[in-house]
Amino acid sequence: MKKSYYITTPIYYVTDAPHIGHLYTTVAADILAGYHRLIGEEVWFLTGTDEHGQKCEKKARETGETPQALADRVVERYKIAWHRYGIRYSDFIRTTEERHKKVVTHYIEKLMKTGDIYLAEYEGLYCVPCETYWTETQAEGGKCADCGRPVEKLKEESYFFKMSAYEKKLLEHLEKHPNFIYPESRRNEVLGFIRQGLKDISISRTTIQWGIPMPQDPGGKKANKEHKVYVWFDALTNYLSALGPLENNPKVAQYWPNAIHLVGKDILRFHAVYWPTFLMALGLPLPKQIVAHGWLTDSNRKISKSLGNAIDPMALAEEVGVDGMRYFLFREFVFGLDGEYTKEVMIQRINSDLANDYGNCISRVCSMILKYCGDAPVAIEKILSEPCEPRDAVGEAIPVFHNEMQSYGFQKALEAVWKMIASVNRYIDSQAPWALAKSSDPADKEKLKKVLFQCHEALRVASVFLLPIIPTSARKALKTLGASESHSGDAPLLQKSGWGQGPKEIKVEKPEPLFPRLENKA
RNA sequence: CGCGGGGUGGAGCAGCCUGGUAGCUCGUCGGGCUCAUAACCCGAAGGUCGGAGGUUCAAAUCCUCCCCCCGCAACCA
Repeated sequence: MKKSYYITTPIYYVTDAPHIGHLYTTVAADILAGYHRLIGEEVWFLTGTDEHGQKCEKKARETGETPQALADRVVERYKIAWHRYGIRYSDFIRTTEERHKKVVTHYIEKLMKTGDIYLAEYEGLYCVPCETYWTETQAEGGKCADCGRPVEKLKEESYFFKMSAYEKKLLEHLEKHPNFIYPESRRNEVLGFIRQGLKDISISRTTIQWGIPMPQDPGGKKANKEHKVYVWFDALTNYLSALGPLENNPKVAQYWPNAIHLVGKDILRFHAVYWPTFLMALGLPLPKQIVAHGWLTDSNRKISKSLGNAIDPMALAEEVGVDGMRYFLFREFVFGLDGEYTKEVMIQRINSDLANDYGNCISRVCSMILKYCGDAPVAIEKILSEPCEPRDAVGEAIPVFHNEMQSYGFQKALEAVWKMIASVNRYIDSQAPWALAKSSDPADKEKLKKVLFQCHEALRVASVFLLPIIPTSARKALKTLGASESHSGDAPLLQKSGWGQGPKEIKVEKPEPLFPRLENKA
């Protein structure tokens, strides 16, 4: 039976258009999904939008629409952006959809019955104009962390989730499954947090209208009808609600035990603490892994809309290209750590690696093949049976690539691919095909052909490996190389990525620049 | 004593767990080649590895103290 792989992104808040941070996570998920498809696994890739909560309500008031209209409008921008970037998600969930709301309500009802959700009073420091509760540390000096106006102590009726009851069980799970949270540094952070002790958390709000109504507590006290489900409970549930009903659902059985949640480090706690305890209370298995990545920073600050330094993915796609962007994000930064984003470095990286090393190499090899060997198909089986430097380079790079791709080492995986490419550029130089072409010795003619197709083969393999990362360009490269069949079928990385596993006969096309060099206008 | 991450040639990073010629990418300088998207290849310069002590035959790497930067500190997608 085929292995199954379920990857999710967080669902994005619809208060604003997508920015580079959303893009980063979503492309990461797409690369992982693509890679796992290429090694022959069955993949389910979920993304979507979080559309409830106070911020949406507030934003809608500002723009003079209903929250639903706001959501409907902004969700389109996400879909357009993901389409532009070639994101191949299997499903896109919106928390305002019936299928989602039904599941949330069902879970809450279940937890009310078991007593994991109970009615009590929430007391906190409240800023009336901002309609927000703050903690003691947040509201320093009794002032609202947002607007600076004084906060007041307020009590509110609220439903609570008995998170404290699951502290021990969660710790046990983390100890039993050391890979549950990746990377390890984040795992330690979470462990530290849990060891401070878990308190029960408030999971309903009466201060908002725009949310899923709390169902009536069957056994407990009669509650205020105005309660809405806390957005985090609502939002986290999407990972399961999107798969459909729990009972007798083959999709749940197949994918849920293999779930991997990709998240930014800022929302790790909700995924690594809240979500697992909700699931435990519901008697459901936990996801397989929570993977937290770092932030892109601008002068060491998080890039985000609220800081006013957001970068529009659509503009970037125009400027440096979709694949340029996809490549840059995962070659330049260590996944899991913060990375400083600058335009100069981005352009440098794309020009140097994609245009100069990779694109140009395809160009020079295909040009020479056409120029020196003509445009008739060439049988290459025998040529590829011989040892040569590019072949060695490919042999070394393949296991490294797989290893790194399976442990979120995108940067190192790409480095491995570029070692193949570098070996080709070096080999061309050392073998000087142009000199062989001038020779009248028939042995040199044979050698010329051999050298060129050895280079060709290394580039074919490199391109197959690049399919998950830069799908459009890698496909184009394979077409130019006359090996487009290498990317068809279910699992090219297993069946066609080895030396000599491509077509037996090659007819290259006239190369067009794959990645035009970018102007560095500062 | 709240918790965590970080301080390595001009820039960005790896190496630290499992001590032993300080590595990579870009940039700079010099050379080579001409097939290619003025791309490619070779070579060179450039570092007291935040500071001070300690362990050791030997420390960027282990220990102690200190300085600086950045997050988090529960209801913030």
